[in-house]
Amino acid sequence: MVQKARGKKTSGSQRREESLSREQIIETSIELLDGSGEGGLTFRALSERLATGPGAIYWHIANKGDLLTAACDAIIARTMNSPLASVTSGTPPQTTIRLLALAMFDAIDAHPWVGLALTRAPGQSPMVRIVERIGQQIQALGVAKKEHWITVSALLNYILGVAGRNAANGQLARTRGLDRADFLEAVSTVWSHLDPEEYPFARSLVAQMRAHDDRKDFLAGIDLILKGIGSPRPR
Amino acid sequence: MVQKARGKKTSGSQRREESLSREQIIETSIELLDGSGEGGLTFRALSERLATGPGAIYWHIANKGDLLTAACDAIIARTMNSPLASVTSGTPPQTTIRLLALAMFDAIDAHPWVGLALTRAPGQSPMVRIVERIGQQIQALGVAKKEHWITVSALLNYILGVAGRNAANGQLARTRGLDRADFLEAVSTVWSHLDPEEYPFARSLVAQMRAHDDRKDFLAGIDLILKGIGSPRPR
DNA sequence: AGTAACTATGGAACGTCATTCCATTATTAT
DNA sequence: ATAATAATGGAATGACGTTCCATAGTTACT
Repeated sequence: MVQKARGKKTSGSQRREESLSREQIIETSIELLDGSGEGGLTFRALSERLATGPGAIYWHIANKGDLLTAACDAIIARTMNSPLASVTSGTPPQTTIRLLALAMFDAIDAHPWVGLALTRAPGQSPMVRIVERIGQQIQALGVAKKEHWITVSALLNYILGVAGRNAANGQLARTRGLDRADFLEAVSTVWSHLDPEEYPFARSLVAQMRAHDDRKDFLAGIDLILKGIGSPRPR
Repeated sequence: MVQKARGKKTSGSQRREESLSREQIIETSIELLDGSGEGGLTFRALSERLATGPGAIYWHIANKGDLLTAACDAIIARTMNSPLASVTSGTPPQTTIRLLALAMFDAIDAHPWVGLALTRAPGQSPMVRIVERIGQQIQALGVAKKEHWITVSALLNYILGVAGRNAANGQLARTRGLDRADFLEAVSTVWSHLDPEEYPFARSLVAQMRAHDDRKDFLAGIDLILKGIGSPRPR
């Protein structure tokens, strides 16, 4: 993102030296989203950072949804490619699925807005990437063809659920200026004051909620589903 | 003297006969959301339907997020209570969980915006209701206390994932003026034209995607997780 | 009955946002 | 050279959430 200023004749209007590109816009959008959350991506902020006007951006991008999906796709593309480095032909599919899932978790943790973006772009490019990578492993597991769809869907829905929840937590914590521990403590306190008659279970969960590890629990859920997949026969 | 012409009233005021109430506002919000999707809930539309101004609404409600959460909570409260009618003391927990899950699916299907609202209000009232109902059944299943949190989380994340996806599908279909079948057909077509080298699995999934039944597949995922919970030991 | 304090209302105004429009400039093709 | 096209940037538009405030009904107290 080097912007060199070559002294050309400029009077009246200062047109940029190096032209905008879709990639540059997407990269800057990611910076904004990472820096200020889902609310940080505005055409104003984007215009300012890119030293241009909104009109110029619209020449390269259809609308804000398109932009968000593109930013999300950039993250997912990196995420779905990187963990495969350590995978050899001898790696069991379960292990690869765990690797992919953890890579997704870490990506969402680093870029919470991806959770939001994923649910806004059903059936689009980011989703296809995830389906493909996970699906190949489902296939390698020897799952019957007939059950490919529901198996991938189950894993995908679970992952998207976590993604959405993380995005929401991050967003809420940000708006209230809390870090993760403060936020967890706040929710725990509210839950521990629930009516014991009506919400005995929720109350009993507070201790575990205070102590839990998001990443570990995420993997535990994946394992639960994998175990379900591996079990001999349904019903 | 300079006087701002602001809030000046000149004629006899037409004050409403029956006063506003929080419940009335929430009920009207649900109507708007059901009728026009997540974008349909605006303070302007709400003001108009209630024959009042935005200021009056803000007397009863903190902000739009509060309103959305409250509307969501109203739906979830009904949803979590109704299916328990057919449950007796002899009903196996798995059956009850299936009932609850299906009730959630149907609620989300009828009010797609609930999916969005749920992820925006982590740890709040709607979520507590769901956790409590499902958790009690987890307990009845005899799951070890230590694993209560991750077990409930897994089911919850899966359900939220489906909720979010349905919300997104409904939203997208609405903005493009498509019904479910058209939307599915559109996505299928795009997927069937993917690069065979790069996306063999996604392509192979198209037939199942075209024919699938959301509700059935949702339940299949629940069963997968239940099977995982019931399995003797991890790995 | 009179009045002060509080509750509630409705509409105008404010600032921000995504998006559109358009005059203008660089680049390419003829 | 000239016409056509690609690209730019800023001004204008309209919708939104929210705030502000004059006012009207209601209650509590003398």
